[in-house]
Amino acid sequence: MSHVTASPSTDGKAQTATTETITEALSLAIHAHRIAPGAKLGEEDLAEIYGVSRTVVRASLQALSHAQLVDIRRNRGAFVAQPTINEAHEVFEARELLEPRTARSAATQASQAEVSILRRHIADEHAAIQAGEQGQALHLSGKFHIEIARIARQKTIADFIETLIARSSLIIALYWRRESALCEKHAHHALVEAIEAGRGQDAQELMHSHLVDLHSALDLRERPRTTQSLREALAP
Amino acid sequence: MSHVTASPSTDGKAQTATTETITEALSLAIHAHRIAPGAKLGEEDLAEIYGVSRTVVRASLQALSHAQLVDIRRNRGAFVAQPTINEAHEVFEARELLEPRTARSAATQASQAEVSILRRHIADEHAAIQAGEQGQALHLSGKFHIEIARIARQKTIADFIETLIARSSLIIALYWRRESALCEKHAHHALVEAIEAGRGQDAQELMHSHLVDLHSALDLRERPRTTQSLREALAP
DNA sequence: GCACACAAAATTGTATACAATTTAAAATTG
DNA sequence: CAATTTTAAATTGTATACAATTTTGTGTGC
Repeated sequence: MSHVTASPSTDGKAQTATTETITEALSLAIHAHRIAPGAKLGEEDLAEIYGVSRTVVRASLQALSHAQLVDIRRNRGAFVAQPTINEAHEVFEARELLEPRTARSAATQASQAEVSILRRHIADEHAAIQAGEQGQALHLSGKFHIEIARIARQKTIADFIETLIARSSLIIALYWRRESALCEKHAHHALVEAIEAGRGQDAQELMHSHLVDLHSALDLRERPRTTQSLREALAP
Repeated sequence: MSHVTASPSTDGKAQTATTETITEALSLAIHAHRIAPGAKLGEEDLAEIYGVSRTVVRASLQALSHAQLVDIRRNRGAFVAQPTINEAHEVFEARELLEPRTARSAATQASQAEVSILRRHIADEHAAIQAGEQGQALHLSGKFHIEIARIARQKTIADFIETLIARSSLIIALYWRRESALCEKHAHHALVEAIEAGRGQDAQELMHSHLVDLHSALDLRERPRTTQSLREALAP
């Protein structure tokens, strides 16, 4: 009976909770590693937490399932997804294919206001790290990448990147090795510089090497050191 | 009161209709242009057609909504999506980014059995055209592209391509100009040859020019000559 | 006759009730 | 006491009932 503290009623959202609200709250909680991969998301629990019926909770879980953040097994329930090593490779390969091109496109289109938003993201991320909020920092790091995709004005591809980043969050939760420090600050800073100056080719290459760095900082050899619910860890 | 004849009960599927069944049936019907963009998908109608309650129909519609085949408007209902001209460009730009690379990858990995499957697809598509089944031919053409993505063994990217092709089907329904004949036979044939011979670079270039051909065969200047419900056609 | 206001019907959103299945616990047996 | 079967509890899947909203139809005033 793992109590899921996704977005407790203390947030005051219980009143206006709708499908989108819950989907967003759960997505955030997963992004920030407040809910671990493999954790069970019971419908009744969530319904009570958000003050709605199971009907609306199920809609949220289905949405998250489509984004591959949640794994729904028939008659068994919904669990936070646990990407395999193979899927982890695929996700980062896809990012290496999509994001560099997108960064180049963003460099040629970014307005000054948009560059400011990117800088704000970096500052927030840095502040979160200083405050020791590792999960929040990771979440902000993802939003930085999403913002670049949005600036590129290719909504279709930006949507793809958004789902890839969501899954990356799970992958990092499972496979990140603590040895290698998550020092994205320099990489992100250099990216913003290139984008602001309109140097598309530089932005493309910077993004690519940044992603390769991230990819190689994962430990994709052994099985995930998972925190999954005790029972499930021992059973099969 | 447009009667949606997605997959009438004469198919005998009414008994075992499940969420996935209905999603697949509707997807097929949309792919084959048996349901036009803008058509309303009433929950009660579908529930009766498939012999289930609205609950399961709603799950299907939500799934299709996530795939962007269906547009759900709150308190208004579900409609077959109508991609805008801008979205049409984006979809084909995304395909031009993803599929050539995937075709090259497929060329280096395709087994003989997989090549046979591709040839079968081409034959089926040709037969459908001969029989005058334009919709079915279009559907098979899409499956050809999906099969190549599958052969490349990049499930993540293959999933993206699958949704892009699904949306392409809607785009073609809306923006295809009848003047330009849909003669994909040669392009697909050349692609299979390159893949079978393991000529990755050729496959990549063939796929790219094939997609550029498709893209340029669309009439993306004027508004879609849509069959949408009359009211919606006149209102803003 | 046309526009507007109002009432009725139809449709979607949400909650609840019940059935089917899985999971946990208890009882039985060797 | 361990292993298996049986029974009970909990959880999910589906259908139905009711509330909220939109759409349609009708009537009234000008």
